[in-house]
Amino acid sequence: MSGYSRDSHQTSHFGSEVENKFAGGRSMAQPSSAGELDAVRLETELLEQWKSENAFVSSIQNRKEGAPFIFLEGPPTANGKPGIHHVVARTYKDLVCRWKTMEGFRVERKGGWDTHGLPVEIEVQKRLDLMSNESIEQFGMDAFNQACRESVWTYEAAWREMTERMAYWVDLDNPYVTLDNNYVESCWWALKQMFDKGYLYRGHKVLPYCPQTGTSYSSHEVALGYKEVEEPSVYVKFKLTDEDASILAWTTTPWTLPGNVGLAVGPEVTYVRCRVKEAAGDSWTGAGGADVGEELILAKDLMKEVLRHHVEIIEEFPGSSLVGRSYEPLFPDAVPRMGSTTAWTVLEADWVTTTDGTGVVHTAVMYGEDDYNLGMEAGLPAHHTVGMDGSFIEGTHPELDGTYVKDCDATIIALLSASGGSNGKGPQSGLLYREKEYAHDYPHCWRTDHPLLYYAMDSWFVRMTAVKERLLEFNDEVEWAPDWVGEGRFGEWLRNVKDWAISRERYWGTPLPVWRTEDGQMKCIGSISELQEEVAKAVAAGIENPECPDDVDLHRPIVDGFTLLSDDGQPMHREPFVMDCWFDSGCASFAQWHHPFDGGEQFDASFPVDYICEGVDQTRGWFYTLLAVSTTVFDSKAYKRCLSLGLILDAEGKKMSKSRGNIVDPWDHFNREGADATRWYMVTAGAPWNPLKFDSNGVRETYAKMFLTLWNVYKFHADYAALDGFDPEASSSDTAQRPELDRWILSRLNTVATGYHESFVNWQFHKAGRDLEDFVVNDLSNWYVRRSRRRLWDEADSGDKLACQHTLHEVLTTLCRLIAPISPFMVDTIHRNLTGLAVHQSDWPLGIPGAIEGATADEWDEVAAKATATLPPHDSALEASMDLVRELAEAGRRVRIDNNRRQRLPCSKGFIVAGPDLSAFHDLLAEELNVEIIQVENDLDRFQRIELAPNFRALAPKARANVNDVANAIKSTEDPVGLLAQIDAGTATIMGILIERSDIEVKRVEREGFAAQTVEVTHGETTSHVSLVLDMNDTPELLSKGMARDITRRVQARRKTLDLDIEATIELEVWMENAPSMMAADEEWVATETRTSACIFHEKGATPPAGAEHFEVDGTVVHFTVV
RNA sequence: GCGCGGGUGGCUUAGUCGGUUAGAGCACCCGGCUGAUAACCGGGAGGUCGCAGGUUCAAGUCCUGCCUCGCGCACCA
Repeated sequence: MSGYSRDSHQTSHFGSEVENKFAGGRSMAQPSSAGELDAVRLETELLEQWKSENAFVSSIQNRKEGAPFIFLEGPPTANGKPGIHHVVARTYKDLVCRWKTMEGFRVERKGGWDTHGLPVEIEVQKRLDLMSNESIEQFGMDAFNQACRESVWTYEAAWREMTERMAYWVDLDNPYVTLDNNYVESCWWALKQMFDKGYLYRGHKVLPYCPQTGTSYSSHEVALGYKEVEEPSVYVKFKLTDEDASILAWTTTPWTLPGNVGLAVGPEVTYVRCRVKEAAGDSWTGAGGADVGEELILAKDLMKEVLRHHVEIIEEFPGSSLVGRSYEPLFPDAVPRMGSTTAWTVLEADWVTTTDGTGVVHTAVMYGEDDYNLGMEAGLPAHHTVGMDGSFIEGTHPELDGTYVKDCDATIIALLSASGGSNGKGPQSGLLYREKEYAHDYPHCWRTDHPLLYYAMDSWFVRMTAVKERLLEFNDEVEWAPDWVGEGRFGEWLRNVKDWAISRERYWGTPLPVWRTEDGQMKCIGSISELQEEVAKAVAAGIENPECPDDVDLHRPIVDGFTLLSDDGQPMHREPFVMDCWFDSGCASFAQWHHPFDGGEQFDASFPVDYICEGVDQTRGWFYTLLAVSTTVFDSKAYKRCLSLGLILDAEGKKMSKSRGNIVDPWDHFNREGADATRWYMVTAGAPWNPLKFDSNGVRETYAKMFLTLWNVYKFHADYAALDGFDPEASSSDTAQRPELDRWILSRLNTVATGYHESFVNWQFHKAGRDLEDFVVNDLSNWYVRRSRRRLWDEADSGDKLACQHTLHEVLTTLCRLIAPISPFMVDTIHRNLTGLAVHQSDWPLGIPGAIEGATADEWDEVAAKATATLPPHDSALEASMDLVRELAEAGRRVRIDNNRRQRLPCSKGFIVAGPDLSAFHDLLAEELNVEIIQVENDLDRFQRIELAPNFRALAPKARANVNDVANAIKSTEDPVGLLAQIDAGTATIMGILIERSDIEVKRVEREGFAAQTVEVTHGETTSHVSLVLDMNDTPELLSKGMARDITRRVQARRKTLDLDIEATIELEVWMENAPSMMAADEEWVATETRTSACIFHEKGATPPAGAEHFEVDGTVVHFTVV
């Protein structure tokens, strides 16, 4: 075993390897040795190299003839720090793009930034302390928007660093930016398309409104902010004008009561009029009440819920008979009658139910959607009691005017409770019947956390309801991963689609390009040149306007300054809104190319896009707005495939959020285990769409298992390859002629690669990664390399060594290519050193369909792809045999443990009983099992007996309810051999049922009394049973050999603790008591294995020196010294 | 309230058409192996597969109800 000396060159670091890589006239493909792994350094140095090589760009150029695969980046906002959850999304984006590139596709990846909208404004408002619209306007819209423009880039550097460090390959030097004039112009164009098609309209609608941000929200934004809150709800008496009775109504928003102008009842609902019989009991809490004799009207079904008094029912009647009754306004001056005849009367509405409240719905026209619609229908006065700032308007009530509505609950309750009530016309007990804390989910502002007010306001809408069917059709065409997000969640959203409220009364955003005359004529501008024309027209008609150059800034306040001219000569002013920022990103598929003004070819070739990938929280966000815009503008879907990622949770399963402070900093892992391990962990931890509990230990584990193992396999190969001057191109080794072990690992590689690819196609990246990791750790490292070590120790060039080197070369390079999309660093280093070629320039081992003439990304032509695949031959029989061999090796260890025989003590014989021919592996097995010789035993019954087991699947239909009894009879038969004979003869009957061979399984197990283990082998449909029997008898030769191995092992350990160089020689002396006598050959063997120059085995009885090492084995004490 | 997806040893998870012994990894314990790595091998302990019913000869798997977690929708009076 002279191999050790060949291990001498272990200290070279990969760093030096990179430097001298192309020096020295070595073949490009001839590997140099690897060093110890420093993953972080490897990655950062590689980043430098990629940068200097322009690796990303050249990976695309390399595929310039390939079919396009179009990826669209969902633009992040760069005004917040990136967290680990961003790394997850970017990993999935990147891996698909890298994979497709390797498959021969041309995958352009334009970066993008979302730069408009509320998040930016809020950030700036906080920083500049401009928390109201007035203060912004005082500060100056111009300066404010300038601040927004700058603020957008606050964390751009952090994003860029993260993106580069994790190796997300995307073009950040030439991104689309939503604030760019070109981008805005494309958005304008899109809006004009909608306007021309009649989809864009101006409406007056009750919308959730945030007084702090001064803006209303679309439904997808509202959905972001639901929160459970407990608030006072009130039951209020509405005193009839012509009778001494009050109608009870309930509201959870007392601030809407001054705006009350009607009461709605269900025409079919049964109401009662009842009289209070006695005073309330002590259990009454809170404000409100009623005196004995007061009469109240409410839905009969809700009396128990609502009333706290004993009452007598005076009358029952349907809601319809209440309709038209009038009542006293609660706050007489708050709302002017404005000529309405129906104000403060009872109205009917079929949506009134008796599930909550009193069956009577308080109606404040301006503060509820149903209220508003009913008010418009019934002719109620539409008058605001609340201003845009969220406080009561002057003239509502002296105690309320100017106060923020949410702060008025107590005042309103007090006013109502006063004797006679807030209007002085109520009963002595006041107009409040009862108050009750009420817990419900209420929408809050997704940026400021303030409760939203439902508020009637002017707004612009896109008529999504008009294209609902098209949305659903297009959605059906999208390949969703997972499919239930598309069918379920997204489909449900689309089926309930509402018109999209796209205008915002804000400052920083894409301005709404609609100009309007006072009498309502409108013009929508779709481009800068159109704006210039219109401005020119207006100027020609004598309307003063600022300059409108080609590069006019399309933001506020510049565009507000233009006054246009209507067809009939009236001045038109711009509607003072900006767009919902989700509209901007929804335009990305075309606005990124400045379509239709520029980039026509790029757009035509890239719409709809092939692939998008974002978190599932984008279902109502970007996934929706992309489709909404493409449907209304192009009557098309926007994307063909959408991967919807699960939420990222912390290790405890809590959502990662800024407010919780549980965001994991990706750099913690980039700087410890590296980006490879971080990415691999994220992908293999679970299905992409499942919530991912991000566990730091998991990253560590991935590093230790997957990457360290891979590196060591590589190092093992590279070190010997360098030493031997192995050049895969200069030599060859016929695969078919290689030893079984080589053909086995190559076949396994084929199997694993094929499965890996299939998993990729099915979006099962996690399964792909897990299986591959298992291959690397178990098959490659723990079996192939372990079994092959000695093959490379041989200094002489041999066919066997060459076979091993070629095999390792093939396995490693293929592995690198498979791993590269998920974790691109280490494999690039390995691939470069083994082949001279960067891995991201190389081909996907399972074929390059994108390079096939006339290919498109739509047709996953697996047949054509396979024709371009480069995988080693598959041999399932060989894989099965090796499986068995490995199981037998493990069985051997079990046998030894069961029979108390140490592993190093050889056995003379091992018998293999039954099973397929394994003669090709006998040498290997003998070594693994530490037996002198393997023998095949053909007389099965010598070591095995049979057991019968029922086959339920076959037996159940015949035996029905008796199947268990029949099964037990088969299992517990005293004479399985006899029973089997009967079955084969067709005469076996149990409980009247004829038992056939197919009803049972015959198991062979080892006989008691032998040192044996039986393993079950399944090959296709058939299972067989193979036993391993070890001969436990000792001979002096065996004992000597075993002792030699034990001594060697101890000496080697000693060498290691002495930190001796691997090729250093030692002097060894050994003293043994009660020992078997050592054979000379074994003493010789010890000396060679331990590189001993002078080896002395002392006579029995000699006394070892005091400082000698000693150990005990099977009752023998051995002393030794190493010098 | 409605919809979607989960709930399997301490943790992370696999589990095909329902088939009788629920499989791995981490951590733990014992043993082995090792000039082979942060590794590896054998064994052990640890599971009423969320709960309760039902269908069935047979249920982690199918059905019903419930509990629970996450997400989404609707929450309006």
